[in-house]
Amino acid sequence: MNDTKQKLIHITRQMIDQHGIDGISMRELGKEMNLSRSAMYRHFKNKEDLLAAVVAENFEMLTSNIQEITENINDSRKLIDAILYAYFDFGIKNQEHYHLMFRKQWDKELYPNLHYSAFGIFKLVEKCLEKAGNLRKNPTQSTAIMYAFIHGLVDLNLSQHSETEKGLDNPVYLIESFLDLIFI
Amino acid sequence: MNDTKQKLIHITRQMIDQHGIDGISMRELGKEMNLSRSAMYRHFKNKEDLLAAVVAENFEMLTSNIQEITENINDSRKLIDAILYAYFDFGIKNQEHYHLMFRKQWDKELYPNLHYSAFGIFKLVEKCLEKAGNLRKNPTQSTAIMYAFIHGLVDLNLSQHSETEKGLDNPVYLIESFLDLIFI
DNA sequence: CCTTTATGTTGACGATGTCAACATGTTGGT
DNA sequence: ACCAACATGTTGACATCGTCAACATAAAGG
Repeated sequence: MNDTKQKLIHITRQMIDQHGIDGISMRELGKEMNLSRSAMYRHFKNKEDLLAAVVAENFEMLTSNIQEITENINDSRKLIDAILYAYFDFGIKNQEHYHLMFRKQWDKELYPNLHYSAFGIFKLVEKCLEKAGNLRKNPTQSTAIMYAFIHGLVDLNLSQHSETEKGLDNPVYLIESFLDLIFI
Repeated sequence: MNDTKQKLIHITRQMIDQHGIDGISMRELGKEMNLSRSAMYRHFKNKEDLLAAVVAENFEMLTSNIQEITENINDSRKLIDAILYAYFDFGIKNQEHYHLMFRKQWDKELYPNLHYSAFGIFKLVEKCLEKAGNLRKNPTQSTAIMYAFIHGLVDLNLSQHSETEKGLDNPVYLIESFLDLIFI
């Protein structure tokens, strides 16, 4: 029943955390589930399909993280600050999952929901910036720049291209600096 | 002799371009080279080692691209503009290679040269910003923010998380906006 | 009661990275 | 000229992997 499917997703999540994206195999997953080699194919079309389900969950988590912040902070600069940090934090704490979310090129036809989710996050942030009156660029542009910046920051930290000498390893400080540029 | 090694790198580069990172196999490479299954292991310890050699070349290419720009443009804003665009352009035109350069976590012990190269690019840009007197943040911070931004921009475009609605699909325009924020 | 559907298992296939054993050619020293 | 070391290549073999087909069984629903 649907129970196994959910458990399958859950165990996969754990395995990704423990062994990384490249460290998981369908067969190992089977063992972990006390199932045979290929029982999973009753619940998911293939490996990619299973991973997509995990990624979908991740996007939901990230979205609700940000949503929650949105509801609890009023000052627009503080709000954006909190969002950016939450985003960064999510990326660092779920690095393998973050890779899976953004590094794999998810087919838009096959997995439109993943793109909706990503777009939802973007829109959420944009809405926040629309309320802020003290931007140096219009909300859409500001959001786009911010999105590129924060994603880049996370990604460089995850790929260890963020040596101290580059000043990229102190995100709190750097996010602050960045906001100084975005806001008037 | 060293000739084969170089050719090996070259063919690998082509195969990556044509079939993507996940589309290359040592065995296929063997065929393409008119060699046996595992002749490559005389020249490279393993697959990762071979890929690292390709990545090293890529870093050199990117570095010399930027170096060249540095030498030919004086106005600091125009210079940075050109560098950012060249960087973006490189990423888009060599997307599979760009992934390989930044998405794979290259072990610092095993491949220190890759990290030196990446650091070199960073320093190159930082030097340019040091000469510019009209920054809103100090050169190191500006460089760090810029690095995150441009890497994020490239990466989002490559992973197709850059729909028109997000305003991320017009890099020339967005880079311009971004520079408006960086410079006074 | 019979038929569909859901869920599981095992056997099999082809692809892949890699190593060990073996062959051959090249080079440099005596 | 001879031999040893080394460079370079080949084939056989192995474990691992994703996936499918064939088969089993149990539940559900008419």
